[in-house]
Amino acid sequence: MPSTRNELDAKDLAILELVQRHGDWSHAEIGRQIGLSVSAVNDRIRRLVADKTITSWAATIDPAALGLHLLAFVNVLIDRSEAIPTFTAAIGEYAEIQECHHLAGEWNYLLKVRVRTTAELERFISDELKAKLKVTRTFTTIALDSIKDTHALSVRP
Amino acid sequence: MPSTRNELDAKDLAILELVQRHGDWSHAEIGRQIGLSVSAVNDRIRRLVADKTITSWAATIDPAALGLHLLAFVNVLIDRSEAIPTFTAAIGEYAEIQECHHLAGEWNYLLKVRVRTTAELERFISDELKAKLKVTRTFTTIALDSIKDTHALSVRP
DNA sequence: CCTGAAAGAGAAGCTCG
DNA sequence: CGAGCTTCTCTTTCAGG
Repeated sequence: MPSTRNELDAKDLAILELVQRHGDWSHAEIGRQIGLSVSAVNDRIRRLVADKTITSWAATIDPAALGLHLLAFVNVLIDRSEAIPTFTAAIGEYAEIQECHHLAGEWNYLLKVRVRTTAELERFISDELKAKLKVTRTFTTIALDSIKDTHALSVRP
Repeated sequence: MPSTRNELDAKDLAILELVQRHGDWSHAEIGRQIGLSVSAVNDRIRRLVADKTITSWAATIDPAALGLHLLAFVNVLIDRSEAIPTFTAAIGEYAEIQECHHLAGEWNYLLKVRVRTTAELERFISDELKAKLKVTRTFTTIALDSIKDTHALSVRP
């Protein structure tokens, strides 16, 4: 078995472009758009999933419908290096953390956090990040509005 | 038609929790997990979509499979207010921009950008953001690694 | 990559607890 | 309100060329 991933041809890219925006379209619909038979689309999608080029399928939910009206970006600094493994291991457990990226530069991590209220954000930062996870310092920025918020990637030849 | 959205009960939340992580599961499978019949699941999901509680379905693609090896967060400052409508209108056109949030604080916007190389990032910032979109100043941070990167939301009663 | 047949899932109807 | 059941339709899956 090849450890290198197969190259993606133009039709694979066209499929990826469609499914990342319309994960609910039938293979027939996709095939119609890009000029492929249903089973060809089926074969390709199956290969892309086996490849792990497609890693998952998901429904996108409106945060407001769940009362998650506050979006914040929290920069995190952790001074003591022994606190880092605990921190990275715990991130997955927090449903309010949508993203956690390890950064180059002044701060260690950038968190994208969704909560209901500022009180909840305050509690999350104080009790969870600082108290439990031994975060040294944080710098938080509130998002007023999201112009764009997708996971769709740039699909180009 | 009611403009107010219906309240979500515990089973709606359970469905949302499942479909935001497993958008490809059949209604039968979902029903099995939460103790509902296929048609009950069917009805509820349909209502959640009509509601716009579920806004879309999507396949998640591994950025590395598309050669998008560089993730950067670009803080944007726009001094001249007349440049803002052009900026916000153009954001949607750029496939390399995954997210654009309007911020409270020192910077106007935070962009989450995925490109192939640092050269591409440089070109994007200089030619697109600064030259075309009249961005005054930028501050860019590179992500070394993503501990977590999901759109799944905190689903709680 | 296609055709063609079989299995499976979703949608809509209904009746019954 | 949801379960259960039937029927129809569309989709997915799997031969085999």
